[in-house]
Amino acid sequence: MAPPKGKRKYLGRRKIEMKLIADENARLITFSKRRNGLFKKATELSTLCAAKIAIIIFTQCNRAYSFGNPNVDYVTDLFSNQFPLPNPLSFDRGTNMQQLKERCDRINEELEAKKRKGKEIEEGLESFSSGALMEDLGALDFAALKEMKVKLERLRVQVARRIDGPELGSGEGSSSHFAGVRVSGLEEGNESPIPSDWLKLM
Amino acid sequence: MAPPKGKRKYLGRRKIEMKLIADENARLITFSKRRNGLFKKATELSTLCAAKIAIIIFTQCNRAYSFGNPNVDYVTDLFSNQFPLPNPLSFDRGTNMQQLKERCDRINEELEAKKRKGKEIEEGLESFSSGALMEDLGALDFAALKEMKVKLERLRVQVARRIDGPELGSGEGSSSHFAGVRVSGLEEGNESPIPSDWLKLM
DNA sequence: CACGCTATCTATAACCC
DNA sequence: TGGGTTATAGATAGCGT
Repeated sequence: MAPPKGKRKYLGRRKIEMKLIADENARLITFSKRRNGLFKKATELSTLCAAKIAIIIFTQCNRAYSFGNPNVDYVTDLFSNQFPLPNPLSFDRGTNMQQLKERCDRINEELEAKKRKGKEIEEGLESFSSGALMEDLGALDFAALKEMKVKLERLRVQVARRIDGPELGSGEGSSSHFAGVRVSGLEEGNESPIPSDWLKLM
Repeated sequence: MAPPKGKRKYLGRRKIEMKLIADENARLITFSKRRNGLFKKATELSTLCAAKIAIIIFTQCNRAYSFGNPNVDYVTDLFSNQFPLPNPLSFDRGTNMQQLKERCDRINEELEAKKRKGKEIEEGLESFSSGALMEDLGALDFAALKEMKVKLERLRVQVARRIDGPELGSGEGSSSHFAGVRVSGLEEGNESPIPSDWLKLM
């Protein structure tokens, strides 16, 4: 019973305040652990109660993780049938959560496929212009919007330059993107350029 | 201190097998408890790590539950009200709930019908990290760029409208909707047509 | 079902590798 | 980041109200 009081190699779990973890590194670790914990809980819940669960998580720097039981496509396919997405580049306003998820899935698949060709940027833009961002606009707060405004201004210039100006070597390069199964990329780290934001549930 | 050993009024938590709970009643109770637990975990995770989380749960009995950080119905209406949300802070909510409910029901039906298939899947939509977009648009082809140009133009207008445009109601009013990193999860019982944070359909 | 109560079981914060 | 370890905070099964 009496723990060897002389030397506790570890302090054991300690209570923490429920607020944003300031330390970047600690936050990263906590995120990773808790994310796994959350997914585990979801797994258990679905097992114990035969429930279908889907979870999507967007980190600060817009990295996304998701969990799906039985499987994301499952719910996703259903939706694509009911609300077909004609073109990833066409703006579709009737979007809802599942649809967005589906879109994400699709984009991911494309990413997977194209990754080999080393053209992740294009995919990124695809998702960018697929409407998700535009639709989520409403979820951004004022500050975020302002920041975004600046970013867009810049992006717009770049795009315009690309269209009107001469061809620029692209380069592209490392694609630290996911593998398909469990997402791994690091977490947080930088403030996200665009606070991106929320999806919709129903 | 010494608990009356003779008769423990309660047995305390006991380990349970990780499989479908046979007893329907017990299963229902467990579902309710664990669902709350899951949502709480999600709330904590989003708070601690500034993550946006969305969870959807379809129960066996055709019920859908969801959790969303920054707020669910806000985005819900955002979508339903068509893309450009006139006034994100004073939109009339509840309008589309019936529709959403129906949609949800339909999905549930099909889910039931097509149920089982399973396995979990994780998707990494890192493509959403628009940060990379800024880097190089080099790999884009003309068509994509042009299309994007249009999209950006639209987005830009939207952003501008949000910033300079009509003053949203009482300033930041219900900012709690997308204030910072989350919206209350558990506590907070609002009686708006639809619980703002937790949306329970049916 | 929600809420309360307990004794447990489980998730994890802090640290090490 | 991915794994372990320890000790503790937190979640919850089973039972009442």
